[in-house]
Amino acid sequence: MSNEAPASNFIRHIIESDLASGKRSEVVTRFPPEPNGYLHIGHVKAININFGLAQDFQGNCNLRMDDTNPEKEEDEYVHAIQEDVQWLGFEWQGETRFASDYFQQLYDYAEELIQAGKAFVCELTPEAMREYRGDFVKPGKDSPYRNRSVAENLDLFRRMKAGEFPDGSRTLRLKIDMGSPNLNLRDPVIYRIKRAHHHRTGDDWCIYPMYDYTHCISDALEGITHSLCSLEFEDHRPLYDWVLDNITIPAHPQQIEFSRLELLYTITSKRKLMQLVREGLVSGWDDPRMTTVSGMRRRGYPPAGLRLFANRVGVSKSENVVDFSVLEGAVREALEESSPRIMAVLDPLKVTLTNYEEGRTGSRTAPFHPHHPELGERDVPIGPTLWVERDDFAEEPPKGWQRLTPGGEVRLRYSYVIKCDEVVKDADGKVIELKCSIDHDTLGQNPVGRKVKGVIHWLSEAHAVPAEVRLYDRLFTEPRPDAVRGDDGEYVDFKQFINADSLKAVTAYVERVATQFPAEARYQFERLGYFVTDRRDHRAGERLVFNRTVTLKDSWAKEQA
RNA sequence: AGGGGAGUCGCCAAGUUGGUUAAGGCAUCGGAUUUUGAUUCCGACAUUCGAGGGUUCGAAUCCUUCCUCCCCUGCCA
Repeated sequence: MSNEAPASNFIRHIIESDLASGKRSEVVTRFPPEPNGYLHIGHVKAININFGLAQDFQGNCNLRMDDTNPEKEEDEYVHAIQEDVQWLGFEWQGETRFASDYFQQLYDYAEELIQAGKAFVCELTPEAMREYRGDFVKPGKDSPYRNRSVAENLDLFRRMKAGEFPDGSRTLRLKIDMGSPNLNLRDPVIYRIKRAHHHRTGDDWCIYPMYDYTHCISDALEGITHSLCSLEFEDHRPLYDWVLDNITIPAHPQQIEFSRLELLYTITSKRKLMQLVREGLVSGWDDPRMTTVSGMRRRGYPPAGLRLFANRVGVSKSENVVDFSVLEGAVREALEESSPRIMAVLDPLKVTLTNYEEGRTGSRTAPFHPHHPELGERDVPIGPTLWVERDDFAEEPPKGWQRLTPGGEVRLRYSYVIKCDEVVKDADGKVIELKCSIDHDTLGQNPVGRKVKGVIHWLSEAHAVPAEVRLYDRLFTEPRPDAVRGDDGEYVDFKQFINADSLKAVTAYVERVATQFPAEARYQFERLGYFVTDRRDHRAGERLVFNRTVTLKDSWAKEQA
């Protein structure tokens, strides 16, 4: 499973042929997030591609913070990103890199471009620059500052760096082609003046390089061979190549673009995730309903499940629209193998065993995993009073019902077959108790002469312990919450589609062993789903808090719907 | 003067130098096993590759016309 052969994809083909032809002798990739927010499921795909490819070709992958915009970047995000990547199971080569580590080199290359007459200091205002840029059908016009002398440009650029000019008053631009049909090539800005405190370089600089200029040079300085990014940078590739072709830098990584992941019923936009956090619509970046890495972690998604998912969605250049259930399926698959099981009752209904006999009625031990005896066993004690799931009883069962019903029999998982003899109701007609009798010949063996198909989970009232269980569901009710248009044709605010039932906390009963679980322990509650002890709120021996990661597949529920 | 991409089963995705029956995964539908209606196991699942024309003994793969969708006019990344 974990060693299934990597699927063929176009990037792998390029790498293989580069290696075969001798164009490259090794593979070095990088994952280059901007530390301006938390990583989400979309990044998981990119991480898996970059680190996965490096791994498969015995190469290396760097982790580089693309921190060239001090107004948005913070250390908090740097740390969160590092933690997330590690948690996902990947190891980057050497120390974490920062684009800001290259500020001096970037600056020196800029002077080199000026010396070569390939860059100039422009004094157009942002509005004027937009004007001069032209648009899709109209070519741009040369800036009036385009033909300054090398000496003047150099002097001006140095004075920009020295802080002699106000923010936004000047930029350094490349001299490429204002008539290019590719807007990115119309004399792009590569430096702007911005007096902002940088999370690493502090106030050392008041000019900061732009992405297009920084990224390709950073890649080259790190010896990246294949610079993988998403499709929207396809138009930027000519600029990526232009910069490297026009400075004296020996390396020239190849930029290759793949399509971004679009996951239905969620959002993969840092800006919008940030909005949910800031407006208090979720409890934080790691709210278990968030498809941030930290949110999914807290929800109980295992790293292996996320990696499986990323492998499953593949790599290509076509639109990549994946249903949320694919993520859940991958998570279930990883959990099925690895999670020990216990029983829990989320919505308890009391059962009194009318023929319970001390000394005669006995208990069994039960394995923690049906296919993994090495995970051990624990006692599943019985008593005269039990809790069963309210949903497992039906006074008037639908066709095909296999659970408890008046007069019907059912197997208590790892215990006896019982029969419901009497239904007790309160004044409102609500069922409050079931009186059942045990078939004492059915502990560890099938009843003779009849077949009992149904099996339900249960807990002995005297042995069960209470726990807070948080039942999570998907955060949005719409497949594409950020792509719904109203009558006026405008996009509707995605926050309108938040699922009001995405969190329900209940007090449930669990087996006593659960009191010893550490935080972040993943268990299956038999017949209910996978649950994890909450990273933040669970305290072994004190306070039990479980998050529902995902329910079990339920073909009965599907049939009923 | 517009440019750059993408269209293969419900979803993802191989295939790419034209050559037997168009991989695989997910989902779905049957059936078996099962003290989790879970898992597991078997079986089914594109005469067809966005559409039309053409080249060829032979095309998803070559030519051609057309259609649809996505991205690009930040001193964001």
